[in-house]
Amino acid sequence: MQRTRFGDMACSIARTLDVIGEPWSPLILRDVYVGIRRFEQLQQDLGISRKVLAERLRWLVDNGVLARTEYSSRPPRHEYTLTQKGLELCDLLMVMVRWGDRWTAGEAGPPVLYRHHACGEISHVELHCSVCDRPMRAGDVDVLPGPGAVPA
Amino acid sequence: MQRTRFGDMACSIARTLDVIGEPWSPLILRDVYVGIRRFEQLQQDLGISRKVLAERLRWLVDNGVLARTEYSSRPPRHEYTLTQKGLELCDLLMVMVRWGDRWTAGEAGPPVLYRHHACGEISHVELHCSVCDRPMRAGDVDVLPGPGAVPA
DNA sequence: TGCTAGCGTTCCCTTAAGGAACTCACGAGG
DNA sequence: CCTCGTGAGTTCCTTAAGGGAACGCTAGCA
Repeated sequence: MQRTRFGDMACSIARTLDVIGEPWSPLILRDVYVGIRRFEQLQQDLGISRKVLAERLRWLVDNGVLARTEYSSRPPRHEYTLTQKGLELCDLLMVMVRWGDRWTAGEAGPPVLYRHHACGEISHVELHCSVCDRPMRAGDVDVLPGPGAVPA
Repeated sequence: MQRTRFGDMACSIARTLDVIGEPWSPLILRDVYVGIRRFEQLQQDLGISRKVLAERLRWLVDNGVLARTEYSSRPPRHEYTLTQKGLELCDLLMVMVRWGDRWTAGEAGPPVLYRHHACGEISHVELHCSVCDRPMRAGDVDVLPGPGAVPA
């Protein structure tokens, strides 16, 4: 398919997509996040082709999102766990869940709920400003060129 | 490629991916968000194939993320704008930017900056709990089955 | 010795992405 | 009137990626 490489673009969205933009990657991440860590389990839970699963896992490990660790040496068995980099990607999943819950969940309601450790309540994520702590959504900002922008 | 349909899964992540999970879709959304609204401009800015661009735009319009509006009737000319549903998807882009800035920007620094209207400062998004307002990251929650979950 | 589990790899088929060329409607210029 | 240019797609061909099934490998176990 000779797909265009997103990783070289001067855009953090494109570079993030380069890491988890392939089909299945976010769902693999979700599964590892909720504790499905082994190849066989992942394949069955997702219904993904084994070939593609192997490719994706290798890519995610190579990119430092997952770590492949041995949980038994004889016989050699491995499982996949989140790195810090991968755990922070799961923040992204929470925001996807929020949007999906609002716009695609329909009658049945959200498939999963989050209970916040700090307050013990069922809740969801909201976006706040790192400086003033007030809500900060896509409509609440100006977009300006940063130091890593390419000169026009 | 006979790709698996994500839209039917009982998972808000999968259902969100069904809408913007194809390659290019998030970048199209980004462009429309920053004011690139016309077919020709999008094609040039992204370097995307015209065929794929047409497909993606149709899909995004059909799914209510973008609206196709006529800005000139003779000759007929159209532009694409964000719906409310689409604007809320841009929240997701902001979180992607945050992760990409942290983990992929490197030496040069972030390609774009956000200035928050409310405080006027350059800042970035952080995830907070909708109930207690304190930070809420992927590691700060328990995941529980919700009403829309499929019975195991 | 054969069975089974866990993890992949190989092979083939179909479909989607890239790219260039083509279409169509319209306005402008000569 | 004829031609050119522009915006917005569409068509066609090539190539590569996803799906699925079968195969391989290692090792514990009966």
